[in-house]
Amino acid sequence: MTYEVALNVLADPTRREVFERLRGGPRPVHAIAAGMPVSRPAVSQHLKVLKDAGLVEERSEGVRRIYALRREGLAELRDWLDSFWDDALLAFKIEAERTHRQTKGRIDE
Amino acid sequence: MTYEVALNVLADPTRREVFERLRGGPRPVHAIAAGMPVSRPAVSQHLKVLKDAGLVEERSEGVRRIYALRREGLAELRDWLDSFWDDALLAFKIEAERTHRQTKGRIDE
DNA sequence: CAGTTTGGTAAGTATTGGCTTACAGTAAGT
DNA sequence: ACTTACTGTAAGCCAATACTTACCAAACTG
Repeated sequence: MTYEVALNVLADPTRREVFERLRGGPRPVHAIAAGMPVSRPAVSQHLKVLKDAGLVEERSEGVRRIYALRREGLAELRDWLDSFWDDALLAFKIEAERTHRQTKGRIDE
Repeated sequence: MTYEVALNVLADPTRREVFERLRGGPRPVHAIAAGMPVSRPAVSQHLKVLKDAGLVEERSEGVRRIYALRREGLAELRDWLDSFWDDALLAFKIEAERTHRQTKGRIDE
């Protein structure tokens, strides 16, 4: 259900960069934004989107907002990808059975 | 490198739908487009994008273009996702070592 | 308390990209 | 040969969205 959200959210390059910068551990916004080609508010907006998608979590520490990776947010996307490999076998089985019975079963149209 | 492309390509809902419709096996364009909320040319355009991304392959059969899933196209994206779980362990190790040495090592700023 | 750091939000802009209609081309059927 | 089925491409339109600047609020610092 939400793998669609994760896909959409991670499709953006700079948002993905924000996400990747959290690999090394939790960081405050200004640290994430440092050295990025976009403004700090832009990073803030991306973090909001990432958070809403469950890909990131936030805690306050004084005036700082510390953002951290939420790997569970990637789980559904991962499962979705895996499902393609699963039904590769399934499709093969069905196809095999179909071919065995007759040569008429048109998949077309 | 191309996981970025896959991410971007699969982010679109209708394009993802096109992709999913190929799960059941190879199909001609008109079969894929049948019952979709968008026009047939739209589907054609999506198929082109999917093909360029290596997520789909095409063969001609008379006047028909038969499109089929290319699961290998998902491999890099899968690996990228996996890498997050890998370095979860790595980060934990580093964090553990850091904490052991001192309590000063600020990750901030 | 004044000034600085940190960061979220608003408003407005501009680019990206997905959609449609129209057209062209190729193969199959009659 | 004429028609029909199938599909890709072009041109143009429109909506989504990523970015900017400006602003405001809250918490440290001196």
